[in-house]
Amino acid sequence: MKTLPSCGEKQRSHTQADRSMPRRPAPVTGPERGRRCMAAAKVRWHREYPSRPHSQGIAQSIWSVMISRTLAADLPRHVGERTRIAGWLHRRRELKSVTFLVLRDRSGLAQVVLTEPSAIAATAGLPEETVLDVVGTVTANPQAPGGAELTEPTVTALSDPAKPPPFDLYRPAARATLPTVLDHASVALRHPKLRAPFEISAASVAGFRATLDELGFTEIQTPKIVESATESGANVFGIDYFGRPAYLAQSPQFFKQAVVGVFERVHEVGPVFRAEPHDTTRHLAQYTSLDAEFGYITDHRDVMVVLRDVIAGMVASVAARAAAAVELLDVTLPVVPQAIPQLHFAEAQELLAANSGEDPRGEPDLAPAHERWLSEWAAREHGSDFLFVTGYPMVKRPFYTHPDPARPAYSNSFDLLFRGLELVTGGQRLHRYSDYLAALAARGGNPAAYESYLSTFAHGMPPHGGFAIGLERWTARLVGASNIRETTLFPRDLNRLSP
RNA sequence: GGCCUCGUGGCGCAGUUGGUUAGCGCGUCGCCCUGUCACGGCGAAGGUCGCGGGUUCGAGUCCCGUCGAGGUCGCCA
Repeated sequence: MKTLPSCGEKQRSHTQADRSMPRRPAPVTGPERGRRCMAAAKVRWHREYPSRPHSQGIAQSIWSVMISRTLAADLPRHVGERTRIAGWLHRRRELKSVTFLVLRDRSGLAQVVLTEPSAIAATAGLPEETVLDVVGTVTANPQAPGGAELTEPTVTALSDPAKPPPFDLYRPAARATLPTVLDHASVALRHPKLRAPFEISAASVAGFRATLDELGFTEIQTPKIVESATESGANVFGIDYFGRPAYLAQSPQFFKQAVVGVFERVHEVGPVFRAEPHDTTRHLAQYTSLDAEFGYITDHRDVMVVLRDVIAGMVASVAARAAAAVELLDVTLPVVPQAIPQLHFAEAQELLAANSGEDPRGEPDLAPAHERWLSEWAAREHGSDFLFVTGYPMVKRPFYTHPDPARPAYSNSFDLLFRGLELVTGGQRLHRYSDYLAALAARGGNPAAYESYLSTFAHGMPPHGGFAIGLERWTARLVGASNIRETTLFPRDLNRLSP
């Protein structure tokens, strides 16, 4: 750590007057100079701040002060005003007689101009990523990025001088490999381009919720610690639950079905856990599942209609709420067709056999390469980034899957492919108690193990179905990320448990 | 888990058929530059090449093991 030149002795206590706004441009001398030096050096005045006595009987919480600051993006609307901004020192550019500080806050970047020699000296030692509070005059200037900048500033450090980040955060592109980014996630993700996918992710979730709320769905939260494995049974994380064996939930499937009997229509955004040893660019041990389940459907096609609207709502929300991130990443948002093209599983295999040079007929599932081919086919033939593949063979689907009444070897289920990747699985579920008993018997399952789940159906359930969207996969396909870890803040996978 | 590839200063890379003091860019530090905006210029520090073992007169450079990483396939969201 570096101490600023000429700093040291001139420190003083801080009063409300120091923080009052607006502040007149003040010559940076004497106590003021000392205060800046102190802030830039080892004294952490801000830690005293919450307990500072309020002058004039005005109760001013730290929150009201911090939140009252102007965001970088709003600076052009405050031209001529004395204004406070706060953020990370994104970049410092020192020229002979003028120094530019570029501050980064959650809204964007703002330029601060220092011309006073003493002010320049006072900030000279501030490393990038140091958190600063700047009060200055918003000045319109065509030379300034965004058309406005802060002049005659008073700069105060809110953090200790920051340790240099593992790579340059201010460059247009983040020049770091994925492992480096992941190892230093909390700092690395500050890079605007590394942060942007998560803004898109958040907007997607907002769109998911908004669309389903509009359709009368109730948002639910279900346990992530469960007594028995949900799906295939294997690949679950076992935990010690007060001395009893338990598992991390692989899916909210059983619970969301159960409460269809309560609310008719439910959705949930939550984590799911898969202990599958799949070390790929599209698998995580924990990911976020966007689930929906609802009753009184005719069959899986009703589910597909709702899913189509949900996807469209997510895209619209991204466009509306994450426009800056979309632009920064140069994302091409997909057009969601009113009717997403669909292929039956058997048709898909015929199509592949006839055109792709491979013959997957007879296989119970589609390989990733087949999914990519089919996605390209949908884009080519139908101009769609999306493709429904319906009617997957029952043998490859979980026991609660509803068969196609006309072709019982096939199911009333579907996958939604998005830009070559399996994004959603959904379908109609069994809803009759007797069908569950039969399905379990046919698969050699033990009804006793599913007693509480099955009892729901014994008490009367409507025909129902639902789907689950993999959030990180969705975002990855949207932003063109080649690895799902690029759209996961702190990924958990076969090898990574930290940070 | 199978297969392929990689592991060189904080970051991103180069290191020819194994051979004297391991290079480059960025960053860092110092000096210089009236307005930059991936600013620019000059200089300096910082690595013994993931780890262990082996081959060799000599290994970052070949072999074995090990740990870590990336890709790919199976499978999945």
